[in-house]
Amino acid sequence: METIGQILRNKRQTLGLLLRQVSAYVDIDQAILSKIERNERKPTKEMLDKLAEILKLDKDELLIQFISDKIAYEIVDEDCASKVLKVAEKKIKYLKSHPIQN
Amino acid sequence: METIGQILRNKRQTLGLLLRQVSAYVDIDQAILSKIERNERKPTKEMLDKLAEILKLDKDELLIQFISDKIAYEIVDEDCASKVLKVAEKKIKYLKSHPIQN
DNA sequence: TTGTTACTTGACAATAAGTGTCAAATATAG
DNA sequence: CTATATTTGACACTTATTGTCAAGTAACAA
Repeated sequence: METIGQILRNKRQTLGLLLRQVSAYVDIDQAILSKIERNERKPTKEMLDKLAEILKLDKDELLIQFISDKIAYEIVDEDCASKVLKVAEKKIKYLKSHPIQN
Repeated sequence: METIGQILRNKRQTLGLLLRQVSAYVDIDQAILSKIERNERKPTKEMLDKLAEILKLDKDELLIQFISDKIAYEIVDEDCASKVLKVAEKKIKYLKSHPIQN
C-alpha cells in the first residue's frame, strides 16, 4: 500500500528523473517536491496534473490516491473509521441525487 | 438524510431547549451554536461530547455523523468519489494492520 | 404600538494552519 | 575531496479558523 508520496518518488526514480527536473517542469521549488514525496506537504491539483504528465501516471488514478490518502489519515485514528466511510458513502449518494440544495 | 446541524437542532427543539441553555451547558457562545446548527461552523470534539450529553444523543453515533459529514462534503464534487472511499478503506485497513510506521 | 424573547448575522481581532523561498546541512556517489 | 542530489529548518507571507460581541431580524404578547 503506497502513499501518494511513495508513488511519485518511485515513478520518478524509475524514470531516472531528478527532483530538480521534475520540480522545474511542475514549476515549484524542489524543496517542496521533496516534501511532497515524503508526505510532508500536500500537492495542489495543478501540481498533481503536472506530475501525472511528466511521470506518465494516470491523472485520475493519482487524484484518487491523493484524496483517499487524505481521508485515510483523517480518520485512521477513529475506531469507528469503517462505519464513517459507510455513512459518508450514503451521504454522498444522497447529495448527488439532490443536487440543488445547499 | 440529515446533516449534523439538523440532527442537533431537531433534537434540541424536540427537547424544548433554547440555544441559550444548550450553549451555556456546552460553554460556548450561543452565536457559535447557532452557526453549528446551520452547518456554518464545525463543532470540536469536546463540543460534540457535551452536545451529546445534554441532547441525550449517542456520542459515538454523533461523532460518526460529524466525520462522515465532513468527508462527504469534501469529496462530493469529485466524480470519482465512490472509488476514493473504496481506496481509502483499503488504506485504513493497511494502516491499522501496520501501526508502527509514520 | 411597544416590549420581549429567540435566534441570526456580520465585523472584529486573535490564533492557527498552510504556503513558497532560500540557504545551510546531509547524504550519495565518483 | 568534490560534486551532485536531496533534506531540513527558518523565515515571511497568505489564508483559514476561531471566539466575542453588538446589532440585526422575526414572531408574538401585552
